[in-house]
Amino acid sequence: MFVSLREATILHADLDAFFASVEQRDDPRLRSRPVIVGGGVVMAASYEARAFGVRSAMGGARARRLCPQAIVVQPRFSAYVEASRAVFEIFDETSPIVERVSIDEAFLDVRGLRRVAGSPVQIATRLRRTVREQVGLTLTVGIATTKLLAKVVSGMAKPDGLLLVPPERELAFLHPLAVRRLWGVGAVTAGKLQAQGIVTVGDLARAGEPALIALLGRATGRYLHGAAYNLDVRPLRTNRRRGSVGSQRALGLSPTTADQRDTVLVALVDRVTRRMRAGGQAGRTVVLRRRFADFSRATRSRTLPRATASTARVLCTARTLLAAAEPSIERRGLTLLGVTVGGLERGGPVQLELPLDDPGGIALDAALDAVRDRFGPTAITRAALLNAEPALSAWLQPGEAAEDP
DNA sequence: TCTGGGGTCCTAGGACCC
DNA sequence: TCTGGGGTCCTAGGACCC
Repeated sequence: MFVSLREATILHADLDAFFASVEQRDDPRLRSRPVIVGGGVVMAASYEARAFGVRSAMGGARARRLCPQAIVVQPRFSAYVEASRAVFEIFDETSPIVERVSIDEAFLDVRGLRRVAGSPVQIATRLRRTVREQVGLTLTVGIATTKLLAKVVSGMAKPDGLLLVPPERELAFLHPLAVRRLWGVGAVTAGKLQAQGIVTVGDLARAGEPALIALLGRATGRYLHGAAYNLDVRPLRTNRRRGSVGSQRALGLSPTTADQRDTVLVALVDRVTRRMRAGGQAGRTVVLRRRFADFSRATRSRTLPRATASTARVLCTARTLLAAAEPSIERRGLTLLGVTVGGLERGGPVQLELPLDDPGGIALDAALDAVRDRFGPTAITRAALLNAEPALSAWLQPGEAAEDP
């Protein structure tokens, strides 16, 4: 008897039309009607609206032309975050191996759970039912041997579907599909491939790796060649942490004054550094994003000598970058401003090294400044530090010693 | 068709060090 | 005095995802 070593145990779980579904769940008047979330740009469209050709990321004006009877609602992010949290709780109860992909989708590996929880299809069936009953949302699940294929499969099974592709039928399933179905193939890559006569995944498989590398670059070429044969050995990444925190704001087409731009910049930096401090994170690279009237984009960045979450320090850097960008703003017209802080570090324990001989406590004050930079102005006081460890170095937990400001 | 806001990863050149 | 290779970090841009 032949036993396949490969077993389809990777689930890709994806909430259907997530933002729009939450709106329909919370407002009975929206049910079974075309719903568009977001006015300027479609952030999500219910399946009733999609039937008219409305898609996410589409301009609002075009969407309303396609579907004039659609109900347009403003996004309620706190409701989406709450719904997402509830669904991920169910994911975590379903399998110990969960990779969060975004607010509304995740991979679950159910390998080894057969005896306690049943087959992958049984597990997925239960998962879909639990999410529907407890959170009131429909979930689509694709099951395959790899993340890559599970994601493609869930895309084919939407909405409210469940589909498993067994190992022996993978390539038969994959090869007739359009390359655009593969995760990582966008409009640009699809265009380059089509120019070479590569339209389906099967075409991709026949093209050969060297040709794909020459066309698309080393990483994408290798990845797509492997993808065409469902060679995807990437394990699920649990406990992913963010590498950057950013905020941006569209300014509209009318020109802005330097004062107005500075006001926006202050608000952006404040939001970003607040979120960093709330997450106990500090970052080193400050990125200023701009978008211009012709929709082109540019970034300017500066890497600091050490990580910070200080509003004042990030703002100072951001202002320097913005000042340097003034000529391009004059020339091209600014329509969006953004600030991102990257190079994020965990806000774990901080080691302070202090010299034994520190007249006037100069080195000590510098060390305290560094801690406040990372964790906020109330993270530590001089008295608390000296109480904790009067010797050469001290280990400090952020927020632990924040009694007196 | 005239485009929001949040991210990730890859590429490529230059500076700098050994 | 001229020459080499390898590695890391920084910056800017681009493609892609939801």
